[in-house]
Amino acid sequence: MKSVTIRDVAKAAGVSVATVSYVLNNSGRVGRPTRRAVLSVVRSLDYVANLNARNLAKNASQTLGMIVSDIENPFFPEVIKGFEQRAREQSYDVILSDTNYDAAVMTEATKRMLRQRVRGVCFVTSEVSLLTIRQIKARQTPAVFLDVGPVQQYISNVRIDYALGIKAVMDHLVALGHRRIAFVGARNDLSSNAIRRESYLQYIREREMKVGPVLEGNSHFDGGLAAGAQILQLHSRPTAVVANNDLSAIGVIKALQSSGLNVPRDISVTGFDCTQLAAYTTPSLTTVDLTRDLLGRTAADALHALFTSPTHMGQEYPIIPTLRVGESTGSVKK
Amino acid sequence: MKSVTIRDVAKAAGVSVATVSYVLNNSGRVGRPTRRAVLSVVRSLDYVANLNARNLAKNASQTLGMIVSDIENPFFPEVIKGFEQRAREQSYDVILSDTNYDAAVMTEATKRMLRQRVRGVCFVTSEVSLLTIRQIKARQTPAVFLDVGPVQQYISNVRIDYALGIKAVMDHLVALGHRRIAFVGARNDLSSNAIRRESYLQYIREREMKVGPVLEGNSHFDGGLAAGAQILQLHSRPTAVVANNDLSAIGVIKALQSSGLNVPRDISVTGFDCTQLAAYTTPSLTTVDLTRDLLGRTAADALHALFTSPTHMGQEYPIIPTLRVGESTGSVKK
DNA sequence: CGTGCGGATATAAGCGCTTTTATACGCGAT
DNA sequence: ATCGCGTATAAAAGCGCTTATATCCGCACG
Repeated sequence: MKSVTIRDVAKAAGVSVATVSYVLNNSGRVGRPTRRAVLSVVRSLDYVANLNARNLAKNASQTLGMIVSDIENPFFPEVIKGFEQRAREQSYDVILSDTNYDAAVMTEATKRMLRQRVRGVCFVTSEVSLLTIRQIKARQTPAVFLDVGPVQQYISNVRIDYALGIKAVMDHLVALGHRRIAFVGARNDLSSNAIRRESYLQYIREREMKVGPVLEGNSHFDGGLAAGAQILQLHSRPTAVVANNDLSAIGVIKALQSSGLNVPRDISVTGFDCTQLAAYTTPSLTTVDLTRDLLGRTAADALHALFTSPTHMGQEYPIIPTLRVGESTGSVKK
Repeated sequence: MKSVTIRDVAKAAGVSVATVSYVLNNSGRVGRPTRRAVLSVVRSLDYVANLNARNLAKNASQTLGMIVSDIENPFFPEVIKGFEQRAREQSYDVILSDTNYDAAVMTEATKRMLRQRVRGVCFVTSEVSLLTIRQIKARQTPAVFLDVGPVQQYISNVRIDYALGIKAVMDHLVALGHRRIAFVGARNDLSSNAIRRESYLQYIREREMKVGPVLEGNSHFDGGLAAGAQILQLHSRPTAVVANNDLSAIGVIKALQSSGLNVPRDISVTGFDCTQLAAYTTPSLTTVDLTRDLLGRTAADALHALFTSPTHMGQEYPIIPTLRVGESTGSVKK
């Protein structure tokens, strides 16, 4: 484990460590011949800079932290990729942590990031606690949150306009002639689910439509399955079901199909999030694209903006979702 | 961004920095009263240790690197989680990087890990290059690879027994009466796909069965779709299709279904990998569980073993897959 | 021929921690 | 009282880098 240090490089190149450092940091101070000599030694010695030392000396890192709830949930990977790519484009490194929806784990993860002295952190989780915010603010580490939390100094926010997404789905269904539209959501849950449900209710109210049954669907496949089973029991069945996410929708569809119903002929179902799953199912899903990739990129940009702004004041970044029409919705049966 | 340092803590607690450091590192050298006093100051000052400084001083980190091909591919997240969990249990941190199947990105990612002075790296990718191995060996950083590459000093290997997985699927199908079994794979591709195909062929040969058509399926949904379309064209259609992964299988099924065939009544289809998708589709997939979670955990253990072994000699860790029977396979039609 | 100047390189002082080594102190044995 | 010893704490030397400052050198100029 004997490391090649900058000193070894300096010695081999017959220059001082300062010169090597200047070369490595592209300060224009070093003359071309020296520069080339140094670089060639760096290569021949397989020198790998020690980031710990560099960050310590600079008292600054080029690393961004990202904390997500659950990389197994198909919502996250694309966000992560967008973030990572954009970060790389701005030549930041990214370190990632997964909280497993657990606030304690989240606190730990945040602490790790702070110990690492990341330049900033992006939280794509709903289990954000006040403690987390306190930690962040105490160290004045810039942060970006998704959906939740306030905008303030050092803290920006990327906010998805869920209401618009729900509206798009509802408009689509109404245009297809649906009037009795059920909703499958997750009850006293994460804020974004609350917003979806609320948006649905509001849409109904504004148009003085009848509120289709609102069912409990926990945002997972099994929740959808259960909700689907409930729908089958209803004596006056809705002609369409709006699920709060793709997984729920797939569960609902599966339940309906296994009792012989055809989607969308007998009943239309919509998802939300536009995960990969949406394309793979039969029928493919009509869903709402949250442009997760863009979301990740925006978050990275937001962080960068926070670093470079003189006041370090946060901002809000709205994300506008779009409807993706698939095979799971159709005209209401006559 | 003014940091609270160990010196501030020492001053506030009226002790020396050495004492604070001893407290923080749980060396038993510090007496109880002092210890408590220090800890209380740490808390009240919101002191967060600087890992860069610590790692530099210790010339060792507690961070493991993990490099994967593509977190959007449902194969990876579970592996990552298993790895991360086990790592955490052994009190390592994990930093993750995604190569996007790109060898150049992979090289960069590896370099980043080395710069960070990770304690060890786990590669869950197929685009491993000799260059990567060189980098790793040059710094004598312990590494674990999945499937590919040699076992040697500082390098262990977690190897999935794909042949066994294919055998399980084939046995299952044969038991259901199938004799004409097609294979959908990816041609001159990653080694693991080659192994799957080879295992299929060998199975057929050993039992002197007829080789069902072997189709090109690129391991993605669209590849499966295309392969499915081809199968429909065959004048003597196979009674079962073995796909090299779940995504392919789902594509095949989708293609078959859209031309009115029923799976499994008209034709059985199997996947491979047992991704979440397998449960969500209609019909749910008969597939092979690679126990990805275990795989990740094993990799973390392998790394740990590499650190602690006096010789640092690598080992091979076999992973035994298991068959998961779903709804996509059935008895051959009379 | 001395002077001043600017570009190239070197010196050295940290960055925040760990850890070896030193010091201080109390206490029982001599 | 003296010594030795073990325990608790402090002093100080790095870890590998960056960067402010110093030094050197060649050259145009008066």
